[in-house]
Amino acid sequence: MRPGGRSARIRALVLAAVRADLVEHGYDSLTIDTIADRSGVHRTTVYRRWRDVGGLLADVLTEATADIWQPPDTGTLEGDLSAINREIYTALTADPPITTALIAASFRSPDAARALQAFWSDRYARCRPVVDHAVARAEIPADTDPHRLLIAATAPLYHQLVLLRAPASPELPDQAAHDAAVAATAGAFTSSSTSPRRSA
Amino acid sequence: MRPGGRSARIRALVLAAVRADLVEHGYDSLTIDTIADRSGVHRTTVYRRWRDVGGLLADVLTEATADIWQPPDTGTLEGDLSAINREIYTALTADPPITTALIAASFRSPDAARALQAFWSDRYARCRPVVDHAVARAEIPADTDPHRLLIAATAPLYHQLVLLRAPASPELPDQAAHDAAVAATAGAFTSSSTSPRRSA
DNA sequence: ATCCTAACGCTACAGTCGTCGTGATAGGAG
DNA sequence: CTCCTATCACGACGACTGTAGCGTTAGGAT
Repeated sequence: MRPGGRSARIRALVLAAVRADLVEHGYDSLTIDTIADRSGVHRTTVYRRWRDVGGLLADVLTEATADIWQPPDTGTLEGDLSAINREIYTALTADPPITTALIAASFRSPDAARALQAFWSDRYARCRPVVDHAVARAEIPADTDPHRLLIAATAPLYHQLVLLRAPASPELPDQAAHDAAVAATAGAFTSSSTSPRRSA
Repeated sequence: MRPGGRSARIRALVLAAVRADLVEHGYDSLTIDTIADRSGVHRTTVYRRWRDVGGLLADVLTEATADIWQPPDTGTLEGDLSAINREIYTALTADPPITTALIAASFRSPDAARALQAFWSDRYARCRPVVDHAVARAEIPADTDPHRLLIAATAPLYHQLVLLRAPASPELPDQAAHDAAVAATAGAFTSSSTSPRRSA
């Protein structure tokens, strides 16, 4: 019943319908009813298994996410961060906007929120070697906080494209990567450099 | 009819109902019907004037936003950025979460999206003197891009609290401010320091 | 004081969402 | 091969959305 049986077939049908509808009509028209009609699976079945549109997108993400992903290794911190940011930039400006759709859905669907959280958590963890290599090359201090550096490098991209809805400009990824690399080189993300400060 | 008349009274009634319902039941249960019942204003009237929930939240924001807002002036760049970030942190962790609700709504309502965009655009523009003062004090290079610096300082907050949904930790604002200030001091956000780089 | 018009109230409607109870069926276990 | 159960199909339901038409009213203008 589980692996090769009816359930698996239904799931494949539904997820295929989601992807197909996503490329044709985008995220806004993505409704449970549409997917049910398109896949030939009944409404209530889709509701029972996926709860809402967010659940559907979450399942599409987890299915599409290759967990073989490896961070870049260009030889310099800035190069690595640039490569990461270009990948994010591509995902956020892609068509169909699956990532953006999932982000939008995450505000209404706990399933989508969890899937996104898990995805990002995994990716940031996998990027940690980028920082380690930079430390090994003595580009940045040894006590640099990897997570904080990676957040600083990538956050401007998300902020500009997702929240501020700024027009996509191709130099954005490299700029953010450069700025974060300079900051790290100057010793910004070290635990020692932030706690003693307690200005008014 | 306009300023002190019926329209203004209706608007006050509805917006008060929105705020009240927001503090009691949060964003999820915020529906047009609820607001109509609560305010005593008819459904169709609410739909006509505000279109959807996003329109309501947008109006609440514009009404609540004092356009007398001034950026901090603590005497140092890091101090100013910290003050700004603490304000953002407070807004994003506030209860009721009006800002978060508006961000969520902005993905479904053009009105909410526009209101947010206008709000942020205004705030970032008003923060520009912070960077100018830092330049005047010779803390950072004169060709520092103000917008880029401000984005870098504030983006990690939004990213962590809104998208990554990380647990709120009070040192976040100061950390991000510190890191951005160090980056700016090291000459990160200058136009000259990013264009020549074109590494593999 | 009287008109005039913008704004509101009301009813009705079609569409979507999400859930529930009931019956049918596929496919694994014995 | 037969049973047993998880899963699906079906129909119906209440709630919310968003719109349209039409009557009503408040309040500014002359």
